[in-house]
Amino acid sequence: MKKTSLNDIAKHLGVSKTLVSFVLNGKAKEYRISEEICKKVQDVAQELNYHPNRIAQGLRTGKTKTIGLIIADIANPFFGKLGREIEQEAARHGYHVIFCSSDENPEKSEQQIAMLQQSQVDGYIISPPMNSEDQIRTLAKRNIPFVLIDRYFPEIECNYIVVDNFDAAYKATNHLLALGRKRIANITLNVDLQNMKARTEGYKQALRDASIEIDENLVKILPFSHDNKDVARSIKELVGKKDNMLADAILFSTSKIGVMGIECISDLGLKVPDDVAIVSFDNADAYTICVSPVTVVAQPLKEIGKTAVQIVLNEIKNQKTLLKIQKITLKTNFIIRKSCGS
Amino acid sequence: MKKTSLNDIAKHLGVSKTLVSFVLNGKAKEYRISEEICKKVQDVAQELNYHPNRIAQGLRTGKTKTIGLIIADIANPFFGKLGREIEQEAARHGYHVIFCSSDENPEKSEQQIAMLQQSQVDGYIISPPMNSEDQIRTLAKRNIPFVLIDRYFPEIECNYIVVDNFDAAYKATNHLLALGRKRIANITLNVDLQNMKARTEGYKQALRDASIEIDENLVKILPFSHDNKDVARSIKELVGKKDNMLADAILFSTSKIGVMGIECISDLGLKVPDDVAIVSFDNADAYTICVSPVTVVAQPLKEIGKTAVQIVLNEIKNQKTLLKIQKITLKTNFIIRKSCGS
DNA sequence: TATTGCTACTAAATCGATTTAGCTAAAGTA
DNA sequence: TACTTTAGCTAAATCGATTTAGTAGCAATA
Repeated sequence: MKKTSLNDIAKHLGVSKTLVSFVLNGKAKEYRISEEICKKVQDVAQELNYHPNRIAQGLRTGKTKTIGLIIADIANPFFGKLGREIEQEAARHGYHVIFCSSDENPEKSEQQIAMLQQSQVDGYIISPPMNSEDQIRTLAKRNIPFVLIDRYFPEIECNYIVVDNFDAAYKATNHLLALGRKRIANITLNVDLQNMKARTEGYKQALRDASIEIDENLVKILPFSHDNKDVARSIKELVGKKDNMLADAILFSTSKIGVMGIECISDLGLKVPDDVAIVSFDNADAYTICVSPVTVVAQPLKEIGKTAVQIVLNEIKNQKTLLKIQKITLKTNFIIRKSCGS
Repeated sequence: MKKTSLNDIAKHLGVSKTLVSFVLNGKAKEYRISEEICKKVQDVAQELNYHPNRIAQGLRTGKTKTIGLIIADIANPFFGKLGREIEQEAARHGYHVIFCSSDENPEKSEQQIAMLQQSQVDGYIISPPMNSEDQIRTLAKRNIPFVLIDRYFPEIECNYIVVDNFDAAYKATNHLLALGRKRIANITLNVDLQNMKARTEGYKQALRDASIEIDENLVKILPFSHDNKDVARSIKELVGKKDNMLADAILFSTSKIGVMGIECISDLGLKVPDDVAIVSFDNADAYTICVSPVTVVAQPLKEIGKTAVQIVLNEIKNQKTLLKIQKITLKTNFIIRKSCGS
């Protein structure tokens, strides 16, 4: 049982496929197709269970109604939730989403972009890894519809939608300061990523504004590998000596290291918030049920995802016209729980 | 700057595009293309940065090198991790994955299958929601390559790859019994899903084998909506009365309800495992850092994802031949932590 | 010399849509 | 009557690949 094509309908009725195409695309009036034939075509289409072949449409029109999504890792709940929003909004507009996890690896993302290009996706939503500036610049130069999410490159003029990481970290750090913490540490990922950098900068600025000297020993920069041992070492260095703890609070720049970190802290037999106060970026599920529910910087994932899709779709629709570049910075939502004491 | 096509290369060299196609598809020898021309074609292809248009290939060959993935919710870390494995294995074979979240809603999954069909995906990996039997049967009848994951329908003959949920729940319940728990509860989702049903069956069988009468008040079946209030009510009913607790242990059938449940338990001021012991399906991140790290039934996600992809790709490659139906049941991995005491 | 066989290629059909240009018959107008 | 207009439809090109069925030219064979 092969699929029904336009031609099948045309033959079935003894009319041209042009006519059938016109009718099924709602252009009957425009092309003065008689009501009678119009009705017949629609009936037969239904009867033969006709559904247009998107691949053929794609070849002819150059639009596949598919967008490519490149994120670090779909298994990471932060990106999972974001991906979900993107998928949902895309579906609302009849678009499909191809998911690619780059593992923060620029070679991978480059290859993924190349593959997606071969698949003729109409546009891209990208959370660009470090050292992928050239890839992004190339997309921009070729006038390919895309939008960056989560991070951006300040030196590249393009659409992006991020959160005010500096502000969020600044406020989070101030929250800790206000509760009397003096030796606040920051555990973060490779700081060459703009969003991570901004978080650490916000943290430092809050300390400066409180006239606290910045101690680089309190800033731990971990590799992307997310190796438990790296986190454990950092935690041990910061709070390992019970009688002489370097830090009395920790700001985690991502929930993935935060979750690992809290596990390490608990392994050391330390209590949150008594021994160490904690604030983390991203509102992970784990944070609501851990020993001391964690105060977090939550991102407006729904809005990020939805807006990202809208920006790309808009770019796709108006690819010829030069649209105004959209640089969107959203505010985060600070959720206070018990991990900082009170 | 338009993309380079086969024709562009052909014109550039004054040869036919047939020849170019042969060369670039490695069929030069087969069709006796001279070494000299062969080299030239390759050079020009490189020079013009040629990449085949997959859409055109797809139209001609009927293969899009894309598979459709339908799961309940990509934002759920269980499916996120599974999706990641699937994406990875698919990419290894040059395939793209379109992600669709069905929200356990059969109308949605039906629509998603329809859309994916229009997009001419080569095959499907599906975690089928309740009441989607007809959709699956239709796929099977039409000889469309697909494999079910996470759940299956016993009455439908088709490929699937699941875990031994009965055995896992049986062992988990036995673990609780062995530690002296008598009144073990089970909180699960709508039991019409085969995997959920098997979990509850395994739980009941373990009780029976221990000569413990099954108390249906200890089995709480929640709707899919995952409303916090439903979980809270169940928890309250089970362990709400401090002096007269119905249950002394809870087996959670999914990590999503488990995480919510633990939060409720902690809100009630109860201690795990002293007041209630806990075992949960699925190894959520949260479980390693919560007050009392949770003993879990972990699923072999890597194997499930990888095998699923291999089965579909195999079906795709041999679509004409009638392959043996693969019904795969994997064993789970029981990870003992602190939530059951000792 | 005619036939066959081989090498090295090409023309054209095809997949399933969209879209431009154009055609025929009837009606309206001068 | 002759010309224009309009309604209602169709042929054919096109997108970019793959693939079948050839063909031209030359050497080898009978």
